[in-house]
Amino acid sequence: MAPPPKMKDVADAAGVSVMTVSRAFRRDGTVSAETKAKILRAADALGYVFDANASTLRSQRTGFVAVIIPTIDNPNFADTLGALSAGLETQGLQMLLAYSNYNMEEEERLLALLLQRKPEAIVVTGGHHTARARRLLQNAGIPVVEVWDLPPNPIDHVVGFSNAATMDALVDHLVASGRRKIGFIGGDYSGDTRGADRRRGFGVAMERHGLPALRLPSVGTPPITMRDGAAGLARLLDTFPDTDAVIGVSDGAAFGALTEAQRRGLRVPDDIAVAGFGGYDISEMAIPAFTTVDPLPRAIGTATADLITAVLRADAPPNGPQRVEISPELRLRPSTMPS
Amino acid sequence: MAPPPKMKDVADAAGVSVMTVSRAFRRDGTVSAETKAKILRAADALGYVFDANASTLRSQRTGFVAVIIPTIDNPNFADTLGALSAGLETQGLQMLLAYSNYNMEEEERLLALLLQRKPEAIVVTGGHHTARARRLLQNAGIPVVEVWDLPPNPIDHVVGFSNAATMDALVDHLVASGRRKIGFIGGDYSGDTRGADRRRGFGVAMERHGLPALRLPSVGTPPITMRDGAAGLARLLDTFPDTDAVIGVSDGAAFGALTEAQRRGLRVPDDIAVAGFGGYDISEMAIPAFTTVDPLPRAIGTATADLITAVLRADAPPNGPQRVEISPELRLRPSTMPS
DNA sequence: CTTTTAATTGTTACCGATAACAGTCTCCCA
DNA sequence: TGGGAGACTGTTATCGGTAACAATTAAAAG
Repeated sequence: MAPPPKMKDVADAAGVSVMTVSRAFRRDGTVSAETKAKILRAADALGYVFDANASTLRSQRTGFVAVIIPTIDNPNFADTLGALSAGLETQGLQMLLAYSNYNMEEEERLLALLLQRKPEAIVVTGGHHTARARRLLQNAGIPVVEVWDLPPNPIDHVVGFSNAATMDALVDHLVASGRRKIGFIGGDYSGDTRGADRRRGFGVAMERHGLPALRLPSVGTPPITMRDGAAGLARLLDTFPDTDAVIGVSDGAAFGALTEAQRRGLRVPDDIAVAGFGGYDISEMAIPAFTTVDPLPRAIGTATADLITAVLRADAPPNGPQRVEISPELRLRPSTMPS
Repeated sequence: MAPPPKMKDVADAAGVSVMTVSRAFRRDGTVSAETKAKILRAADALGYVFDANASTLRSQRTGFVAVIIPTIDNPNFADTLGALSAGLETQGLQMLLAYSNYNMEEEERLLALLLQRKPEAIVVTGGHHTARARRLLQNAGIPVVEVWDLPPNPIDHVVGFSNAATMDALVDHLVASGRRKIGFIGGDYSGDTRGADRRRGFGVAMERHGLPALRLPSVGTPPITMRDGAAGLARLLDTFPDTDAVIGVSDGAAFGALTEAQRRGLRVPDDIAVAGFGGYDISEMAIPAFTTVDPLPRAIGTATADLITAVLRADAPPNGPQRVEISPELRLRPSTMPS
């Protein structure tokens, strides 16, 4: 097979210099329309494919944005990613994605690998990182965006919300509805700091109402499945049969708990109220539809893309680290409404 | 700020040549342990970050694998991606991901963009592509894997299953259970050829049993949501109140239909049987748990990663296009069982 | 008609690594 | 003790584009 054509071949075929071909491909307008058409025709005829890697080396612009998320197996992260990817795409930026599996050592390893690709910005989930990961991020010399959290000491930019605070409105609502014996079903938190923050926020909110936060079954390692949610409620009811409300760390867990309650013949919301977190489709479609906190994951993705776009602008970048706060929305549904 | 250190700086600091540093970073063993340690120490002290793009240009090995999927907003694709990414990662390959949104023109555009990064292999979803996309794939000179389908004229390698055939066992089961008036809830198929194949397979299977396949409400553009599934069943029952079974194009649609049936006071499975496709967690957790076809999306991802790994092996690549067939599993649940 | 300016194209050096090949040094054996 | 193999390190050219600047030509201004 003949080696694939390079820019030189296109230049020869079109009777111009390589530099002119280079310019024609960058549509910076400094090439006459006629010449450009001729070049593009020649390139097409040869089956030429522009080599972005070579371009990258000399121009020192890779067009990459590195993104590390815990898992794709979570509708919220998937939504954020979808919106982020779409937003970056319009700017000609390509996402480099990696999954940390809720493991901070893994995050550190992936970070080192991704930085070798010389991304122009990097997005990480949450504000907790290993010491070396923090150092790598700080020394990378590129914009860093921590998403899905509001870290007290952000590395650089932030787009997120307080996971702990989302529990405030939810607990207030349950208490106002007359619930007192409220449980929280979450997982083993070695890594899912956002889930841990929500549980902590739950405890704080309960304390504020003078209520004990003892009903905290732990149900395995994240990601927490629907089945984990069901098992969690089973465990909780075995220990505290008088539980009158339960919050799931995610809507998956909440749905599992909802069905477990129903399997046990409990009426929701009459015997037990159920609420979740995430705003998944299922929270609306379940019978009964259940109360949830929607963190607006698409808004996080869009805002992150916009922020990166703004920061990378050569002309007027915003000065200093930006902090974009997203306000999660409480969606009240029959599963927690007084009947 | 000082420019970031390059290999030359590390070489100077360690008192060796750049070539030796290059070798030390590739751990090909031809550098003495002592020298290597000295180099790695120097690199660490300088905060050196290996430049994979420069490496790429000279070695002509990018370590990229391009992947195009319709959407991430689908647990099945998410699972395939997770397994694929994990499998590639162990081989030092980095996934370049893009979403086509069920649009073939968009797929073509993304393909052209991704090829500029010179991936070493490319994974696309399904066997339907625009003419130019096919041409691009054929001329790319790299392994191509079409997944999630068994195209009649594959471009190169294939890892998938027959979407149409998945409906056979499902329809057989429903008919054997005494159902005759069976509906299929799907979407507008301009792009979701897998969903269209399943609907077609449904029609063929019905015909085989001498049954008409008229009950086919169409419910908007993919991805089909739970709400679409509910609306689909509503439409179906308004037109054909005697429908005694319904299949959702996905488990999301099926769950929506299941809840709509319950909202209307229909008993499942007594009044109407419900089945889906996808093997989502919810099919198992819903009340009643519903019958589904699990296409084993993780197996598709793993098999694809293994295939790419094998094909890229310099020593013993398999000869000719490979075809890996995954066998979806029918999971029978109470939603379709005779009561 | 000459000078200025803008538009367009070309020349040269270089981005930061690695392939290919050429040493140098050690060790071992006849 | 000579020479060959093996282990390790160095030199040179190069991957395929683009930045920076130079050159050419055409159009506009005086």
